[in-house]
Order: sequence, then structure tokens, then C-alpha cells
Amino acid sequence: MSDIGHNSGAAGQQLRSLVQRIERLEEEKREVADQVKEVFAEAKGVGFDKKVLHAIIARRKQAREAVREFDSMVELYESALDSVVDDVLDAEVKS
Amino acid sequence: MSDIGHNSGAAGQQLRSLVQRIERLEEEKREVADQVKEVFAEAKGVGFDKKVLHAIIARRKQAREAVREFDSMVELYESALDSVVDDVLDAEVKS
Amino acid sequence: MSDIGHNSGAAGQQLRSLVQRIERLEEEKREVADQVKEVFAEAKGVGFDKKVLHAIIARRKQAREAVREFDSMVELYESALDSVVDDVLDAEVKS
Amino acid sequence: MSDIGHNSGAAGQQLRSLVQRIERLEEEKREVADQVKEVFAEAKGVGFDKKVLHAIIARRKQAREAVREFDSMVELYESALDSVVDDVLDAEVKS
DNA sequence: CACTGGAAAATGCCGC
DNA sequence: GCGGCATTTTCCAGTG
Repeated sequence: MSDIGHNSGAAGQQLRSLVQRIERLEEEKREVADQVKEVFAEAKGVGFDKKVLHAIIARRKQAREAVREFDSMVELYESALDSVVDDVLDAEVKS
Repeated sequence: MSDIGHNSGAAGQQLRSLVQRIERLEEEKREVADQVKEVFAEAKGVGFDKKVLHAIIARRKQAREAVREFDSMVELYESALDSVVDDVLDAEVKS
Repeated sequence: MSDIGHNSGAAGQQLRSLVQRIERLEEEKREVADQVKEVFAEAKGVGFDKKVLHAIIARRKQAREAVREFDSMVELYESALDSVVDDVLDAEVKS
Repeated sequence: MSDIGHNSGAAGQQLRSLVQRIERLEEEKREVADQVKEVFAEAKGVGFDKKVLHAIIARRKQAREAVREFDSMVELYESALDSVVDDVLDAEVKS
């Protein structure tokens, strides 16, 4: 008998497992997305406009990203500074 | 002192709570999306092509949707049929 | 005098031309959409239900898409098959 | 023989014609949309950013709408003014 | 006039 | 690194 359509070989098992895991995760994603919608609905119910809410969230996201960018800037300068300090120390040793 | 920027009125509290809940949920969404990516990576690692995997998953999804669509088709035909029945009954009354 | 607001440099000319072309095309799109509405109105006038009409058109569209999807499926299988053939040939060379 | 599937009655003819006209128009819409994409591609080719282009077009659209709104405002005031003039004339006649 | 469904646009991701 | 593609999000018309 052919396994086509009802593959039960090792590879088939593995494939089925992977597909099911992905489908389960995508189901989860949908559930979370629905919860987001529910919160927006609740917000609307107490008079908050969805568009404004979105704008606020976007703003906060940008702010967080700006902070992250700033931090990596600081790190960059710090490491640059370290190099300079190293160079200076090296120079002193050599002199 | 102005509350601008540090609103602590009732509405402000509510707004902050809503925004935080949404942000938390979107964080969750991102996490789940990452898990999906991980599974795809794992699949790739054992030799499955992502494209084929996607095709399989899409197919299964379509199958599920086809069932749903069939059901709404049936409903549409049923309501159309009801209209016809109504017309016929009306015609009998008038004759 | 500043060109701000009445840019007439080469780049400005080009930009204006592009913007106008896009706006003209979007106007066309709106006109065609209106014509679609007119046909639906005409259909309604001779007793066809818009909902059913939509269902018919959607169905035909799906049918066309199914053909396209089938074709890409075939392509996908063919390329997968090619890979397998390649692997087998590689294995023979190595053995 | 049943006409189901190959309806050639008068109503069927009409239905088919309507469906085809709609499908033709939707095809046109798609073509125009593609042309828009082409213009955007061309714009990109000469260094204009799609996002900026979109922003410009949106701005111009808003401007046109503002003008229209202004015009209807003017009309409103004009008709209000006419009423006042009428009232004044009436009052003069009566006095 | 709010709501849902579908089209249009934006974003993010993948492969080259 | 970027161009194309898929997904996601946003917007708008139609409907009840």
C-alpha cells in the first residue's frame, strides 16, 4: 500500500508535527489579536477613540525606540572613549 | 500644577491602563510570531523547505475556509428560496 | 526669491509631473469604480439582488485563482522534484 | 433538459452580460492600479521616496478638500447674507 | 450612524 | 543591502 495521503514514515511524522505546531501558534496569534480588539472595543465603550489610542501607542513605541537608539549611541561613545584612554595609556607607557 | 504629561485623573488612569494592556498583548503577539519563526527554522534544519511548508499550511487553511464558505452559500440559497416561497404565497393570496 | 512653494527647478518639474500623473490615474480609478456602481444599480433595477451578484462574481474570481494556484503548486512540486533528482545524482557521483 | 449550469433564458443572458461588464470594469481598475505602481517605480528610479510622494499627494488632496469646504462656507454665508438683505428690504417696504 | 467586510497601503521579512 | 513578496494594518464604502 502506498503512503501517499496517509504518510506515516519518520519524515511524515516530523512534518505533521511541525505543521501542527505552526498551526497551533497561529491560532494563538489570532486569539491574542482578538483580545486586542476586545480591549479596543472596551476603550471605545468608555469614550476613547481608536485612532487616538493607536496614535498614543505608536508614539510610545517611537519613544522606546529612541531610548534604545540613544543607549547604543552612548555605548558607542563609551567604547570609543575607552579606545582613546587605551591609546593614551599606551602612549604613556611607550614614552 | 498642570496635569499635562502626568495625567492622574480618573480618565487618565483608565487610558493608561488600556494602553498598557494593549501594549502587553502586542508584546505577546510578537513573542508568538517569534516562536513561529523558530519552528520554521527548526523545520529548515531537518531539511523541509519553508515554501513547501507554507503551501501545505495554506492548503489546510483553505480547506477549513471552504467548509465555512459552503455553509454561508447554503444560507444564501436558503434565504433566496424563502423569498421565492414568500412571493408564491403572496401571489396565491392575491389570486 | 525663494523657490519654496513654487519650485521650478528640474527636480521640481519632475516631481510635479509624477504627482500629477498619479493624481490623474487615481481620478480614473474613481471613475471606473463609479461605473461599477452604475452597473450594480442597473442590475438592481431589473431585479437582480446585489448580494447574489457579488457571490457569483466572487465565485468566478475564486475559480480563476484556483487555476493559478494549481499552476504554482505544479511548479512547486516540479522544483521539489528537481531537487530530489539533484540529490540522487550527487549521491551517485560520491559513491 | 435543464438549463442549470448553462442558462440561456432572457434573464440568464442579462445576468451574464451584467457580470461580464462588472468583471471588465474591475479588470480596468486593476490595470490603472498597476499603472500607478509603475509611476511610483519610475519615481523611485529617479530618487523620489514613495513615502514622501504619498505624503505630498495626501496633502494636496486635503488642500482640495479644504478649498471645497471653504467654498461651501462662502455659499452658506452668501445665502445667509441674502436672507438678511431680503429681511431688510421687507422691513423697508413695511415701514 | 455604527458596524462589518473588503480594498488599499504600510510594514516587515526573506532571498539574492 | 535592497528589491520583491507576504502579512498586517488602515481606511472606506455599503448595510442594517
